[in-house]
Amino acid sequence: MSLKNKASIVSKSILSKNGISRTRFRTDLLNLFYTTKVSLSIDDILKHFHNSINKATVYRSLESFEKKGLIHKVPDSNNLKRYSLCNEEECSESSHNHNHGHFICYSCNQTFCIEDIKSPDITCLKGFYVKELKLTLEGYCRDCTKI
Amino acid sequence: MSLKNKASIVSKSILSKNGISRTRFRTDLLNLFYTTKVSLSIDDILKHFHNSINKATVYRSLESFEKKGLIHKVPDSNNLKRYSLCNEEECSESSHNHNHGHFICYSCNQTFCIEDIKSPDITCLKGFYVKELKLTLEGYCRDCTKI
DNA sequence: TAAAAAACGCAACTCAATTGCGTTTTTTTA
DNA sequence: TAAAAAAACGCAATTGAGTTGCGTTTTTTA
Repeated sequence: MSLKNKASIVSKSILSKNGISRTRFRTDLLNLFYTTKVSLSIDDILKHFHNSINKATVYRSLESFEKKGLIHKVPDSNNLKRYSLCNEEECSESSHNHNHGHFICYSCNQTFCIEDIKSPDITCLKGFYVKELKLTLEGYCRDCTKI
Repeated sequence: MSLKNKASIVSKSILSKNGISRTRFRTDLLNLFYTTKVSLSIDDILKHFHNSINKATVYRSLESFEKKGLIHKVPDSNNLKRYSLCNEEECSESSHNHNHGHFICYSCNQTFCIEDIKSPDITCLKGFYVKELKLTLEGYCRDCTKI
């Protein structure tokens, strides 16, 4: 059995486990996340499927994945939406933990999740109750600084 | 002379100093920033002027203020644009320094600039060249936790 | 104070994202 | 496993923040 088929079976079981209808497209889309391992924009996804899928369908699929804690939104440098796979240990339908940082590369426009970043010192915020922390770094990623 | 008139004269001289046309509206708008001292959304501004000003005019005025280093964009929790006065020591037409954090209150929807926050430890980003750092905290501000 | 430059209002436009609705596919259940 | 119920789909229209073109008005310059 090809690797692609194996990945497809994994995706199917994940969809079933999360109560998401196992349509051809949703299987392929989840598959795409598992195989590319990078964040995807709506355009990335539409292009990958050669514009054979309606964008409303894409948005609705992403929404259902997000609700189940499979993926999460990451920003790009223009504040457009991108999506990344969730860290399985941290996320589920009932609880998301995305207080990690994101690094956006000016050159390749890829968004990287920075998991092991330390929270900044927020002792100056006496009286403020911080519930969420969003950290975005922008610059040039490892690959793009090499060129 | 009333306080309001004094503030208006200050705003006028700031506009002149920065080569921005001293129209009635621009004077009043800069005044609004200096008197309210909080961040303003487009809607806040339109409402304050009872919708007597066209939104294109508002956007263009804000753009000119921003170019001169008088104000800067701050995010709200939905990533819509808000504007805040710049810290005079840090900003001018030639150089902006907005690598400070923002705190957005879920309750009053106000955005606070957090000037004295320490940069997080980004030693884990070996090989990444960080040019900009955006930090946004969300939760409940001092006033809203009291209620 | 006349000419040039900038700002203004209005309406049309852009573009990501969303929604309504009739049709098709998937899931449920009898 | 076939019919009923639920979910997903495609299409087209819509939303809403933000932008742009252009003719008119106001401000600045000389």
